Amino acid sequence: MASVLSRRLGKRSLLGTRVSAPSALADGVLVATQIPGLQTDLGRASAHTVPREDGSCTPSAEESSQAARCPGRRQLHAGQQVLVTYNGQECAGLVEQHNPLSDKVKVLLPEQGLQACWRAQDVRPAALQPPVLPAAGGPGPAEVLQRSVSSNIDVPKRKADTAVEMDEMVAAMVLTSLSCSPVVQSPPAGESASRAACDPWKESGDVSDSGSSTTSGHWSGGSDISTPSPPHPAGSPKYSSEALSSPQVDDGFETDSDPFLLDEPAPRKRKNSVKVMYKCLWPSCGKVLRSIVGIKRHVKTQHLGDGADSDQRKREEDFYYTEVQVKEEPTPEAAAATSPTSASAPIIIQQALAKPEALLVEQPVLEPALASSALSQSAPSSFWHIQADHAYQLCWILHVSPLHARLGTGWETWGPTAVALWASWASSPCPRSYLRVRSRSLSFSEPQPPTPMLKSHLIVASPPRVSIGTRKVRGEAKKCRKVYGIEHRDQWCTACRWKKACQRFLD
DNA sequence: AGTGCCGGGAC
DNA sequence: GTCCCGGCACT
Repeated sequence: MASVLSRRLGKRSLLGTRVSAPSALADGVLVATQIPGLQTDLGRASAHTVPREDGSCTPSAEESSQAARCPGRRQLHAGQQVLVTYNGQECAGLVEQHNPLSDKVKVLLPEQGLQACWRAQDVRPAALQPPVLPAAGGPGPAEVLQRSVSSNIDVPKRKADTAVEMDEMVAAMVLTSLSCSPVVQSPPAGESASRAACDPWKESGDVSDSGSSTTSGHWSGGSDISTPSPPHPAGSPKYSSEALSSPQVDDGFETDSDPFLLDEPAPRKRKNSVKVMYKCLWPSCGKVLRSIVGIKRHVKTQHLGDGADSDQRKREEDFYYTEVQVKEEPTPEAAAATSPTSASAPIIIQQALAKPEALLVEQPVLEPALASSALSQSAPSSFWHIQADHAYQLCWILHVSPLHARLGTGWETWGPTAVALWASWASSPCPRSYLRVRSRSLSFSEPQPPTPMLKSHLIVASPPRVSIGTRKVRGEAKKCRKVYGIEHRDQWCTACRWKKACQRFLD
């Protein structure tokens, strides 16, 4: 009950009033009191408090020094309002009598309902601020009240405010840039404008990077380079999928409402060691640039030919580069992420995009000619994390692989022309249903196994089935079970009875 | 869910 | 060797 009461009192704690505490608890915390009865004077006095760096307030130097310097020189007259320290608290009172000889002041404390004598130096005129500053002299009763509180509650400065604004801005920019993404390209008329709005951000190359560190890149769109894909000690696949499964969840400021998220570890931040670069996918080019504008320009000027401005061109230009995450130092998790068992089937394109692990393709596979690119040479220990950032790119990857498996040829047998052909074929937007179908057929089920190189590099959705080649294809012919039915099981052939391959109705 | 049948165990 | 069945792949 008492606690409730105190809580209520605490809640009611008067803004603008000064509170004080017994010296045992005070710890020098509290100070000047604003007493309702003396509001006029004290209000003025407290208005002179000077805010300090730490948020507290102290009386202005002149007042306190005045009170501290000559406390005993004053002549107090009867009826004067004064402040005294009584029982460790500062109380307002009325001077009843001041004896200059003994330097004693008889003060009436209306609030306490008592009357007592104080030394004149302990009595301060109410109009003046109590001597709160730590006087150089001996310890006085007023020294208990050393630090002051401001007349309003001291709220710690929200540094996050700016962060919030930045996050919102970045989020807005990401959304804007998504709207510029080639997948959802706007008509050419509006495109140039939106492009102009996006590119400066993209140009920096780091903008989406840094901005996503707090938004954790839940944008499932193509241009997202901030998916929490970098190998995470806590198991990145889980994290990324989890992050994707709740795209609306922002681990920023609304997590309070979700108790489940309170137990989440600290916001996942992109590791600094992962760099996002843009790599030209043009056969036997493989130029890597840091900015998206640069890579677009490169593709346009070097491969597609300059001047062309058609919609098709733009789409192609988008197709021929991809974002590449270059990891500076490989971690064991990184290696683990490339193991087939860690990959799960990309059922829909969003999953595939948000789980780039499922589509991990090492550089030489996509373009063998790039194996000798400058970057891969300069960073032998790094791995390329190619993210199919456009639907048709993903489509390209998904489509080429089964075809390749069907042909039973290695990638290395594909000439650049063939690759380019397929690339240009696939540059047309790829329906999701297609992806769905194709992603199922990604496993290499042909009797002639693909080349070891391909097998080892193309990490596809489902782990390769070992027994697939050995199992007999189910025949179309009728079997005993179908012919006779389960009720005439005795008429089945022995094999059928034994759940073996039917020997009566052979294919 | 139904079907075909492989792999393997029990006898 | 015969019989049976769990379990997987496929429809």
